[in-house]
Amino acid sequence: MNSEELCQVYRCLCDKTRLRILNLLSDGALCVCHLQEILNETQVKISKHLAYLKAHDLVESERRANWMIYQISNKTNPILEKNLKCLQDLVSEDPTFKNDIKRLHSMDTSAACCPS
Amino acid sequence: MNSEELCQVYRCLCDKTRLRILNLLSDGALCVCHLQEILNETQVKISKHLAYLKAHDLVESERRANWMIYQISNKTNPILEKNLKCLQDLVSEDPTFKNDIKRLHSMDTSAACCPS
DNA sequence: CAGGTATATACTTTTAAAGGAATATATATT
DNA sequence: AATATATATTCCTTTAAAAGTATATACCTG
Repeated sequence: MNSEELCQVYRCLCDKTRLRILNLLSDGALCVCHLQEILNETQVKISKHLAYLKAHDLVESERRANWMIYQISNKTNPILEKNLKCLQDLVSEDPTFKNDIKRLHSMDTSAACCPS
Repeated sequence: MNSEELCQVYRCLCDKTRLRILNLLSDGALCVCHLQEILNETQVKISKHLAYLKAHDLVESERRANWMIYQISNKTNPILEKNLKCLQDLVSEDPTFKNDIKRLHSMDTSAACCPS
């Protein structure tokens, strides 16, 4: 990793919606519609932020029938990993992150799009 | 620290010039003219990035005669601290960071603006 | 293949911030 | 007071990216 790539990771991290997405994906893979529901944001907005994260290798996606399942990238990235850990530490402090996780855990995971 | 503040830290970190400045300041306090010399950038550019970092509490400044001495903020900020540590780990890998530190260490520190 | 659902892309407007040129401010020196 | 040095600020132009609207694509079901 060089300084340019490092900057790019921070550019990915400096948007609240993307941080919320990464926080949720840290808990496990999710489809777009579930992210959309938990964050209560439009489909376009979620989709575009996911595209941005994917374009810079922070997440990867996989199609399952109609749904696209997103997860944190498997490429090792120490900077990302450390900052995701920081995020986790903040969950108990920050109302938005905390509430997102709460909604995630109370969500019905029996839908076809849910990772088994 | 909440999610908004977290985003703001990342916004501070997502510019290469600011990362270079933070990398150098991690080694100790520096005046503007020395940063300018090491980074080989214009005075305005350095000055504006320092103002940005200061506005968001990542650095603090102190006047010494004609010079302004900047240093990493004393306010505890776990996110910043962890990422500055990441930066240090990258110094050996990244040519820009490495060279900046090299130039810093080879610099004449007998000038009036240099912290004693 | 027609229709529905989930997701992505294209186009547009708006906003934050980067960088340069010129100027202002603060301090020191004479 | 006049001048020099170091730094900050203002004004301007340009660029990246955020967000919305509309449309396209991919897959499934009948």
